[in-house]
Amino acid sequence: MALPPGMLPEIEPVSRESTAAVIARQLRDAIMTGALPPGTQLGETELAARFQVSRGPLREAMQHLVSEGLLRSERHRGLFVIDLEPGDVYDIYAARSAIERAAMLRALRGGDRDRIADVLEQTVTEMATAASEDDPTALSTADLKFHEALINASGSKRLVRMARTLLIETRMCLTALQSTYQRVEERVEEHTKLIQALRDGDEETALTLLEAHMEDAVQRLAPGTSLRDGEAPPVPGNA
Amino acid sequence: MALPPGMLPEIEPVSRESTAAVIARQLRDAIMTGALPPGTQLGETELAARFQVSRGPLREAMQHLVSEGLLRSERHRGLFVIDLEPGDVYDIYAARSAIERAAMLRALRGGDRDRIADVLEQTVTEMATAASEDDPTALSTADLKFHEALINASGSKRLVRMARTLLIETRMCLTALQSTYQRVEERVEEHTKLIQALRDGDEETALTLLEAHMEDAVQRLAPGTSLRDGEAPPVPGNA
DNA sequence: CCCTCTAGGATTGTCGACAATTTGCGTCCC
DNA sequence: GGGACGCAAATTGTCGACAATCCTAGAGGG
Repeated sequence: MALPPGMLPEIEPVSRESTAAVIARQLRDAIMTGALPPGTQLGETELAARFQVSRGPLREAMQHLVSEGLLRSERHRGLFVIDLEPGDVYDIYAARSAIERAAMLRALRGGDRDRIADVLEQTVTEMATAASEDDPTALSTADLKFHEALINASGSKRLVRMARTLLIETRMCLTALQSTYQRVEERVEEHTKLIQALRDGDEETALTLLEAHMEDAVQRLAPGTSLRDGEAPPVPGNA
Repeated sequence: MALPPGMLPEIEPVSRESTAAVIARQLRDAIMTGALPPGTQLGETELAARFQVSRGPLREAMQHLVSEGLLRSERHRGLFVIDLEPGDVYDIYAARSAIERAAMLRALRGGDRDRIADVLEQTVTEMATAASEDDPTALSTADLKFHEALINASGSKRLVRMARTLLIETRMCLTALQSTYQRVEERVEEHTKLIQALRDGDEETALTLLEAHMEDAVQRLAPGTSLRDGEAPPVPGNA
């Protein structure tokens, strides 16, 4: 009250994150980037030593990742990084398609289209920079940032929550399969067109482009599969 | 190998669930049914005593529920049951709409439409029974079972995972607002028509009906709100 | 030679106690 | 009387140790 608004704009509690949350985030990043390859067993004792914490908080972080679906727990056996089967690629992109479609709809109808488009354009700029520097990792990062921003822009707590895991899994797909995507210009172009459709408020175009974007990715990562079919044909893989 | 198939059909490890999972499920039910009203503070010590377990497993269960979004944790303050604001009702149904739309699409294109329709019809039968007995709780339970079955039928691990929390939150809405829904026959009828469209493979009708189903619910639970708009107008509520 | 049973090691699951932090209330000063 | 400071109780966060369970390797018997 004594402080005039605008001052000290971003002070926060010195430790705003719980220890478990910090650990979870670090593990998430490690899984995402492939530092912890799929199938790796994570020993509690070993990790606790590496993080210099007790097994209590570490276990909580693990449980968190398990419930997010990034780790699978076998009772009295251990925790393992999930390994993505071809069927999972299909499943991930089908789910992403659903989430991002909803996010796009809310962005389109939210009224702040231009502001959202500006934010998204910023990530496309990052993509273009990464592309010009021939840095595929940065390109993928910026790509995911675009989609993350789109979902954040929807203003839906639940879409954001559900998308978090999906985007990490997407990153896992990209790193695992080392997708030599399409031409980088094309990749940037797709996102640019998406923004334009959003700015114009052209729902049909925006949704169609988004769907095509997902369809492209699936066909590239899991050849022979299509989101337009109901099931993933090649392997049993999915439940 | 020594056992002929078909014998001992459903033996499982004596304790197939971890204690944390058991506790989590019990708390979930309690939250869902309103036994733990929104805003309630959950003391770890107290609950540990009630469940006759140490605080370790109990904390894990809590963390699980926090990551699911059913509990909110304030550091060094405690754990509280989330309270749903009007904006959340909108958010929940918007998210459900996205998930169930995707599930319906996969059910429609999966090839097993008739088998899925049969399963769904079973839940509608339960609804009809509950309706005839004038048991609104059982009716809501059967209603949610319908939607859960639909999502399970999609065969998507991720849709199932994401929907779990949404359905619980839906239940919270229904119990909190004690929605005196529409006429029960109408409520059953809506689901029946949905099944028929699925059976016929009529995508457009099925999706339209589903969307209308959600729209109805939102307008009933949060009057003045519509999924067709991008944002929830009445209160700030949502981020 | 193969199968079975047993002992060992290792890992997870659980517990009780200690430390850190927040909140509420009582007190003191102005 | 009003406000700020400080103390104390209660709650969460963290830790180390013990117990239960599972995989593996090896010996013994068929």
